[in-house]
Amino acid sequence: MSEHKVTIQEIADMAGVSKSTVSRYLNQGYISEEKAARIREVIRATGYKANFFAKRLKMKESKLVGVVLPRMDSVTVGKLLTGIGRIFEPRGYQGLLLSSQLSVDKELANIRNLAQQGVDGIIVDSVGITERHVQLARSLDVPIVFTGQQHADVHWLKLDDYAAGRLMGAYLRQMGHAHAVFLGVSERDKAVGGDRKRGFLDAFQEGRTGEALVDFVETGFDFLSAYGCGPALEQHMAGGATVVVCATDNIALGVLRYFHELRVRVPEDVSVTGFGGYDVSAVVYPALTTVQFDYDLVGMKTAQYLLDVLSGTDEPVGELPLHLIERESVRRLGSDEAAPVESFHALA
Amino acid sequence: MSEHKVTIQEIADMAGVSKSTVSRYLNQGYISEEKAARIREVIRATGYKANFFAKRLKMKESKLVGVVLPRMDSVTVGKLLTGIGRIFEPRGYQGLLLSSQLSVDKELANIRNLAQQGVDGIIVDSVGITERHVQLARSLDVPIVFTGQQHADVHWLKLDDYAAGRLMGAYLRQMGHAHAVFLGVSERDKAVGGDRKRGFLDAFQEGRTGEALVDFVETGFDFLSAYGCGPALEQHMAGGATVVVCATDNIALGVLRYFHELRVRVPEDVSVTGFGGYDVSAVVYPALTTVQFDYDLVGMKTAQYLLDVLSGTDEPVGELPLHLIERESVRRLGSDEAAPVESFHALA
DNA sequence: CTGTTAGCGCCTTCAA
DNA sequence: TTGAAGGCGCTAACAG
Repeated sequence: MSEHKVTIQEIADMAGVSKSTVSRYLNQGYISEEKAARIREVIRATGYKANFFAKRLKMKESKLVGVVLPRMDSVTVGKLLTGIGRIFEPRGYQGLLLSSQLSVDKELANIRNLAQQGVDGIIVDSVGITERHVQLARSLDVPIVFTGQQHADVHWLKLDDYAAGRLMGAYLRQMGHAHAVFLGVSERDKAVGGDRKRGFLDAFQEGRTGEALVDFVETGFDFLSAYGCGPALEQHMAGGATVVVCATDNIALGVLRYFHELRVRVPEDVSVTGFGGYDVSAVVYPALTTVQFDYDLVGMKTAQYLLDVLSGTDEPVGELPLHLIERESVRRLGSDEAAPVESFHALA
Repeated sequence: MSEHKVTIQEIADMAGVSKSTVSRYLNQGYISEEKAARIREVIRATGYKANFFAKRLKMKESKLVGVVLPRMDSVTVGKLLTGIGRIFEPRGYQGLLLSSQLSVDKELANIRNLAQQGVDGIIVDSVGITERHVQLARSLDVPIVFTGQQHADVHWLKLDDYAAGRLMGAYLRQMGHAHAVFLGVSERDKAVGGDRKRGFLDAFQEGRTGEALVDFVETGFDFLSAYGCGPALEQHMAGGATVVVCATDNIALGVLRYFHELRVRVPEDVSVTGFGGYDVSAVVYPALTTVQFDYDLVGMKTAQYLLDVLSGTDEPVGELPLHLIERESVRRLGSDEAAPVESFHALA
């Protein structure tokens, strides 16, 4: 059971060489084929593995990267992690994961914690980058790449929420909608609450002869919260709104449920859209028209970015693609044969 | 930027004491308040943090636990992780996560890898515990706790899939159903494909005067695969099946979509059930009747179990609760006033 | 209570 | 090519 942890000294003795020779065998080279063979054999027999901590104490790099997440149980986080792993795993990096539970303080503490552990770099899927983040990043000597949110004074990489909003705004305008209600989240979430909404607003209003109306309703990220906004939504529909633009697919799902219970038909009576492109959004009915985010790719790009700053090649990364997925939840308005929908599959 | 990594020796010098004194200050105690104050001040000023690797090299425990997951992007895995973190975090443990991508070989490699990193223990959410797992666990000196699957020769802790199946079987029997089609997954997944089905079968057949029929259809775990089974399902419905018992909520969602497209009404024309109790299952329509699993709790219990074997108090853990959640997707059959549904909220 | 002395297991000059 | 020696930063006896 408790196999004595074999050390480099022991295998050196067994092979009749010095530990430096074994070390050389393990790392660079520079040894005779004869001794190499002996060492190889002993190592195989004993199942020797270099002590991780001793090694890291000597070497500068730990091959450990920290990943701090806003929460663990979210579809987007899962995809992000998959992408990150896809890059790190083949390069021998291991991930130390910490959850911030949606708390800025915890996020900061986690970063500090990770830095102390001696990780080579940190990826932070942030809930919001504050001045304290900037300070901390500056004071730490371990490189940090942020995603989810952005800030001029740190390394960051995220998909363009403003562009996503624009994509949806332009699409709905072309579908003949002129009065929308935007069911969004708090502006404190700069990316989802701010950029996404603003992008929608700008593109939805853009280039109209008449004026467009956009009402706002604020909700949380969960189904229940969105569902609870139902009555407010009805008010705005009575006021003439023809589409509910939800800040996330999850929010849209809550809205869909509310409408279903009230026998409000989607998209016949009102259109509904989301953002995110979760798998489940394609299987509900009506299937959700949404802007799809490739979180897997975001994870890969972010991880690659961190690797780049680690190796000094700190060059800007490319854009992240955004796709509008037309499904069943939006109705085309207006009797005239509206112009064909332009290609929304290009980046806005 | 590159703040020179300050060592314990340096702060010892600055405080005018020996490094052992500083070490003592950091760990046990045994120092005068005077020196303690001086050290405290120096540490605060320098922002000194003990080198993680040097410390771990000396100490026997690494305060690192490995977690190997079948995949990253799954709701259940997310919840499990949340639960695991809830136990480990307050105790100062950090989690090293690795994904097996549904591969047994990768799972084995990950365990080996983690053991080599010097983690104190490993949690494996397994895709299937083979003899090779048992061998490996035996040969490694780091304790391993498995979940998701079970095996007599290793530490394991999982929810009772057989009992969950029974819960559903008994419920549907009481609801007057006598002919079901079980839409399950491969038997190679002992827990979901085997136990869950067998439990259902046993309880569904149990204590009947007449005979019950259960047809089988095999699918994958994803929406699309389940959706693709639609035609087969129709066959069995034509043959008299009144309920489709899906092995997971996700599978049920795919089925619901299929039926919706074909204008088959649920539960009027056919009942549908799931297993899992995912959040989204409550918001779709009809809301899914399902057996709810508390993966968060599973994570907590598993983590606690690992901690227990780590500290030698290797005692058996309690049962994990299972709840049947009655929602909208099952119709009561039979004209007679069936006996009231017994309490399914107790453990089967 | 405190400083001195040994290593933990590994890598890396430095001579040989 | 190889071995000896030194040290990474820290903790844990051991004497004072």
